[in-house]
Amino acid sequence: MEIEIFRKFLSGRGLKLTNQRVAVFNEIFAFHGHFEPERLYLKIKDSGTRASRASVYRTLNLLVESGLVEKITRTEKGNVYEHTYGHRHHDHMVCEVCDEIIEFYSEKIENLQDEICRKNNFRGVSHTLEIRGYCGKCGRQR
Amino acid sequence: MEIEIFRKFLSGRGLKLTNQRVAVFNEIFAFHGHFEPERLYLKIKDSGTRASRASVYRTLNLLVESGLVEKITRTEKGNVYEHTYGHRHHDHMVCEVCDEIIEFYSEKIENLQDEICRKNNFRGVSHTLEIRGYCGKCGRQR
DNA sequence: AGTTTAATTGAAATTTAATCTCAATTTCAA
DNA sequence: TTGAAATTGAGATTAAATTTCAATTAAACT
Repeated sequence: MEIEIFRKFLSGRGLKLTNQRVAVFNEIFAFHGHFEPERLYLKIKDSGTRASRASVYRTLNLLVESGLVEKITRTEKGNVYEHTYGHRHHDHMVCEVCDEIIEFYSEKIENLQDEICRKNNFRGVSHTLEIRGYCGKCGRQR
Repeated sequence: MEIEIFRKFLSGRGLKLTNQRVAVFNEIFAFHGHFEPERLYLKIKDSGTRASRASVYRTLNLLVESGLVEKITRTEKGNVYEHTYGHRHHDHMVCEVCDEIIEFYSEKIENLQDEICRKNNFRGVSHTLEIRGYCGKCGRQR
């Protein structure tokens, strides 16, 4: 169970697994996809559990540090996260017309990035590659 | 002159080329590299010109719309911009500790992206590739 | 050159995501 | 069960960016 990883991470730091942290964890892992902190907070609230915004934000940061959750991108409306446990990393193509998101993965691009990091004495931890343009359907209509 | 492009962009929209807009423009194009709105505001202030923060932010947005300036990344301390006129496209590595930005360009990665777009029947228009991690200096200190 | 009209400006207020404060509460190891 | 240390929540705070609106300014037109 993924929660065991979180529990270990916490105890390794002398931190405690509280009800609020469990609630945040469960809500994140019950869902598959991207989410924003505010929506997460509201979902937890709807589910009946009591967890303040402060706790949601604090737990989110812990989950990122533990590696179970990733900060995907920063938009003008705030950060976007997704849980990463058991999911292979991927990148996105976004259609500027219909907002369709196509996921893709390229081993070759990953390797080239590693190579570039090495060359620049940079330790890459994460990356975002987003290609914007027109999907097949929308491109045809122009 | 680049300012002519800006002037045309403005008049095409029924907007005016004011002293403040010229000041913002000049400060940005006098410099080569990345900048944050607040530092830009302070530099303009130091140069003796009078332009409020509001005007700096407003002009910055116009310059982005005109294509002369690009918003290259969002850090927790705010947005980072660079002027793009006459610069070849490149991507960025951002240090999560000190926010240092390293530019890089890879023909191979560009080509692989084109290939992936073709495979997915997607017409790519632009892309952002940002690698986040630790620069040489900050990586060593951990 | 002067007039007109709509755009622009600046100072301060506002917005919004995210963090911080601190007294009260909860966890968990002993 | 107890007690030290971590955690919580409500509200305050922070900081980047935007908005408001009365006063000012650019520039098109006489």
